[in-house]
Amino acid sequence: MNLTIGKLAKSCHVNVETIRYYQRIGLMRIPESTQSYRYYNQQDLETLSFIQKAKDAGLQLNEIKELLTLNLEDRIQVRHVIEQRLSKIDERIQELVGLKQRLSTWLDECKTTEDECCPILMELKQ
Amino acid sequence: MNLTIGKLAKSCHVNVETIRYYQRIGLMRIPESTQSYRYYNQQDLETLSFIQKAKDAGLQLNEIKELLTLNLEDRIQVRHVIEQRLSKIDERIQELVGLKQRLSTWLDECKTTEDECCPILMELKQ
DNA sequence: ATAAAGTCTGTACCTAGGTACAGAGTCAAG
DNA sequence: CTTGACTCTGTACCTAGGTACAGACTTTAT
Repeated sequence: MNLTIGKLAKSCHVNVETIRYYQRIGLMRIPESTQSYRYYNQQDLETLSFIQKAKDAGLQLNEIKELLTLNLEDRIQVRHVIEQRLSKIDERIQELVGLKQRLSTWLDECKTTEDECCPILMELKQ
Repeated sequence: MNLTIGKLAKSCHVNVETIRYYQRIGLMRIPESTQSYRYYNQQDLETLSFIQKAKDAGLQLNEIKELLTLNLEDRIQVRHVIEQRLSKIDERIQELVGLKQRLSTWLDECKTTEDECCPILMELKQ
């Protein structure tokens, strides 16, 4: 299987520039070319598809880069990467829930107050 | 009250460069100076403090910019800004919860499988 | 044989929210 | 009156994950 970068991109529904970007940051190899165009094989297609799936699961490119170096037996390390991401996600959810509560409280106050003045701006200006 | 930019920054525990940035994006005014240094007043201090509080509540700078143009009577508009932010936050929480579930499932599978091979990598490579 | 389409290289730009720094000028304390 | 601290202006840089484009070259289709 010999694909030019455009065909590879099309087959994974990504932009050509995205592949070049992945190459720049070391996420994908740059095939050496005897001719002037580069040709990509099955392995490259699988790598790109792996990246897409992992991104879709919320992993970041540096984490994906790490996963790409691991083998099927490296279960501890794989788990470690996922656990780290999971705890970052949890942290972020907690932050957002906190913000949500604060803003919801403000809105409630705004809906129930007798005051003419906006209690939200009052709070912010206090 | 006459503050130089450094004093203003210190009194709100922000970087001088941050104030200059807020000026660049039109969030804070640039006082006209007869002399060559600019001087800031109580109003500027209140604006900066408003920005800090609003940021702390999770609002974004463009939203804060809008709030700064509103008056205490403009309750509908204020509410609108907050509601928009709130729905963005909700959306993001939903996304993150989805990712969390996916990754958690993967981890669970990894912990319970009999297989030698990492089921997470298997999934990603499939 | 020629035109259209694709590729390569390098660089700039985008969001959001800043941070950093150089070079020139200014202000204030001793 | 000097020196150190501060300010001003302008520009570049940072993260993360790309996108865009110019100019030169190559390949493919007609």
